Amino acid sequence: MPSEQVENYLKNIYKLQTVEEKVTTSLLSEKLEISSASVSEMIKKLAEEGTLKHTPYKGVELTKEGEKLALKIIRRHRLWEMFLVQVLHFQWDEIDEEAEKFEHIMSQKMEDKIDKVLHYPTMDPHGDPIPQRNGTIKPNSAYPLSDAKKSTTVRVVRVSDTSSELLQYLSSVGIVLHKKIFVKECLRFDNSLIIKIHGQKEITISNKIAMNIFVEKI
Amino acid sequence: MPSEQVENYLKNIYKLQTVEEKVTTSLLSEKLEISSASVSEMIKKLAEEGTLKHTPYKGVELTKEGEKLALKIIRRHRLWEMFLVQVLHFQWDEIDEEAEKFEHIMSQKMEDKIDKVLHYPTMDPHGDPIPQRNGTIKPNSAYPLSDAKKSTTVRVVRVSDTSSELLQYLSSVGIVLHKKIFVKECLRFDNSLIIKIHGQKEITISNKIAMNIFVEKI
DNA sequence: TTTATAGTTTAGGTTAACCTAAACTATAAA
DNA sequence: TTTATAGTTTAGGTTAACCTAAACTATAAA
Repeated sequence: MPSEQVENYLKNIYKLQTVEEKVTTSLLSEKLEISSASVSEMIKKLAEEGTLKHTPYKGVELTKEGEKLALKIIRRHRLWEMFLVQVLHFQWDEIDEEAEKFEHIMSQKMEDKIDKVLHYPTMDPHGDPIPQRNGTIKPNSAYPLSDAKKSTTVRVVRVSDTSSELLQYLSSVGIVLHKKIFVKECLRFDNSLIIKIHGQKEITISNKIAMNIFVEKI
Repeated sequence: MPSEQVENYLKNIYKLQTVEEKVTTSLLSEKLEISSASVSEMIKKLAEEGTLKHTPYKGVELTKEGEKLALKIIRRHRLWEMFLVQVLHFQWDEIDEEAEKFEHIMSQKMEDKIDKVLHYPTMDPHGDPIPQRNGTIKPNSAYPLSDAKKSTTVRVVRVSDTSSELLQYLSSVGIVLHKKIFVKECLRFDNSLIIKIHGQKEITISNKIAMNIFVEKI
């Protein structure tokens, strides 16, 4: 049974691997806000335990075993988020922090009960896929709104879940999961987007915000 | 914010105080399964922090502050137990262990949401009173079935929650909360009780089991 | 080919909570 | 009044996860 801290390392390595080509100890250090000396020590320990491989200067890579553990934690995190929203009526910007704690103490029985009560969901409230019990995860084909072409209509399928401020802002302007968005214009100056949200009037959003909204072509 | 371990000390001291006249470091050591040297150290620390007073050889006593913290944990434990049974459909013998973990990481917001979903319950699934948000707790007037007089009828209002084996056994013979029990006979030999459970046939239960079932006169 | 920089590791230290072994001391029973 | 016992504390040690400061080294740009 890995410790809470070990679980956090594995989870973050997994997530970083989907975004960055190299997951170095120093990148991890930055993400986890732990000194690189400490990360280095921990990586050494995890490599000895067989959950990952570290090639210095090339980055770490989870083993089958490590990936399985990481997906377990991510599954618990996302199931719990879904539960917070659907059963306890939390807002979507309040749940990430809560789930950070609960993901580590959920027993298998608990996981199964929640899965059942929610009717075996496949997405969490931000549109992230929930890994299944057998460890499979549906890759998300969505791309950031910032990459959408001018004059196209897209549908919001996922939103970055790490900033509750962002989530609050999106709710306030009416950007929620499954909304249709028409991309009217992209300003050359700073890549701001002028968009029209289905059933509402036009607004302008910054490039940084657009990078955190994931969409699919309709 | 007290650590998980500190919370466990405070909770157990509170519970022991309701049962024993003296809560000594060695009694705590036994309950918590921690060496008395370690308990002694921790008690010293807690006394310095002002959550309890220790008079060597006389036992510890929680301060107002300490009692408040203890009741908070007990409230979270029992609310969570109730939630596990009512919302996630756990059996009453599976919940104590789960709640032991969750009681420490429940935020105020979480506590309030659960309280609301359950419609502000006053009892947990074993019949133990749930402390209210303001820190009041309804004292339980029940007494153990082992003290019930011969030829009286009583009602089960609470059951000791610490052994899941006991709870399973009680379910299997039909002893659940609010059941009426007629005490037919008490065997001199070992204080076994011959009882008739309302709507069922007579059974005999040991004194030890009877001590863990709490009843009220009808 | 050199060298700055990014990435990594080592050395030495801290903290909270635990441990065993041994010494101490108040209380209650003889 | 003595003394066994229950209760307590001290001394010295461990472990996991963290830290800073300093040294080391592969890679990529000059």
